Amino acid sequence: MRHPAATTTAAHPARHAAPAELYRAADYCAEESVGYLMKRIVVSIVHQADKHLDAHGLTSAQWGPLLKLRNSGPSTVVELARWCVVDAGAMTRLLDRLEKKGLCKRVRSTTDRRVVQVELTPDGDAAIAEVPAVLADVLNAHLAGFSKTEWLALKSYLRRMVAAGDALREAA
Amino acid sequence: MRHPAATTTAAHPARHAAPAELYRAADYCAEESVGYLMKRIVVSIVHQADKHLDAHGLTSAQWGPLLKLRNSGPSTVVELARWCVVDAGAMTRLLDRLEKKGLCKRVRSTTDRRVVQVELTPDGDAAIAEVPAVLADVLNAHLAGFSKTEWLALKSYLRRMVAAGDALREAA
DNA sequence: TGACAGTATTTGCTTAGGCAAGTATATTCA
DNA sequence: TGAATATACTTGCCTAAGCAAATACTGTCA
Repeated sequence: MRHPAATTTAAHPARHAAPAELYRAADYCAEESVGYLMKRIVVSIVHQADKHLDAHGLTSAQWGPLLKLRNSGPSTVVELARWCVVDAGAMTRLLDRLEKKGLCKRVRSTTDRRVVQVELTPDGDAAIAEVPAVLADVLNAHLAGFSKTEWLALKSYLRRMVAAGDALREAA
Repeated sequence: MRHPAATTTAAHPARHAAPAELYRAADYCAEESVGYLMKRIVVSIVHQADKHLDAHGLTSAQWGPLLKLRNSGPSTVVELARWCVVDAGAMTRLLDRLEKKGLCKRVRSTTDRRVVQVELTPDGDAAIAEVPAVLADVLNAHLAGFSKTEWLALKSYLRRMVAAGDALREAA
């Protein structure tokens, strides 16, 4: 990782772009780090969304899987974990809490008895109903002053970084 | 929050830009959300950094305050918490763990006996030494293919979003 | 001075995440 | 078939975060 460019040789042509040379150890400054800036933004977004949603009894971790279930229908534990970018063990316990609240239920698959299909209950559907509106508002507030063009450019940059991160994990 | 534009009236002129209208509840899709994309990126960066740093016995949460101490010198618990974007209580316990490992130490201030100055120990300084290089590499890897111009544009967007988030919190 | 508000830190309680090990089931292939 | 392998999920153990209450100290103002 310290010298990843060295892995791009004639024998092993890069399937992906070479790492950038934008940051250097010597003058590293966290305030200039896109990671640090993004962390601040994500925390701010989650915090604002939480503030408007805890009246509904949902925590920041909990509306993730519910939203996925609402948008894509029943899903497995692994799918939910991957989508929420968390560990499968964490998702199991998160679902325990949601099931205890009666917001979702687990149904053991009959075709593959290893898998558990998770689905929304009517209460879960009601609990998640307001979330998209709150998230839209919170995101719009954080994008105050952004033109549509800037927003599209930003999303494009972010998608490239997501892809670069995925490529790193695949390479391992 | 649902209708924040309504707060910008002649009587209360906006001190900050009005929220954007880029997301709407009806067609909200997480994959298009800059928040969701950023979360994926942050998790990926932290995960990669962790992978290269756990040989040094540091967890992702732990190099945060150490880095701040290294770059800015001794600091208080509140300053470290704010900089790391975490709760003060969480920072107290994080410092407990770091102190137990001998990487930092607390010194009660003599001028204001409420505050605790946290400083790096020689072991802490050694532990943090490699971190900037690893972070620079991980960030560069996630920015594969980015030109310097694109990088600057991205940072500019992110800083505007950080400012918008700060403005939201101040307004509360 | 003395009440009072404000700040710094800590602690208790809860939710939550990562990792590794364990269990149950499915698939592959000799 | 049957052993090896892979996958889905769960559980145990630890670190970690948020929030609210408690404690200790500082500064202000009547």
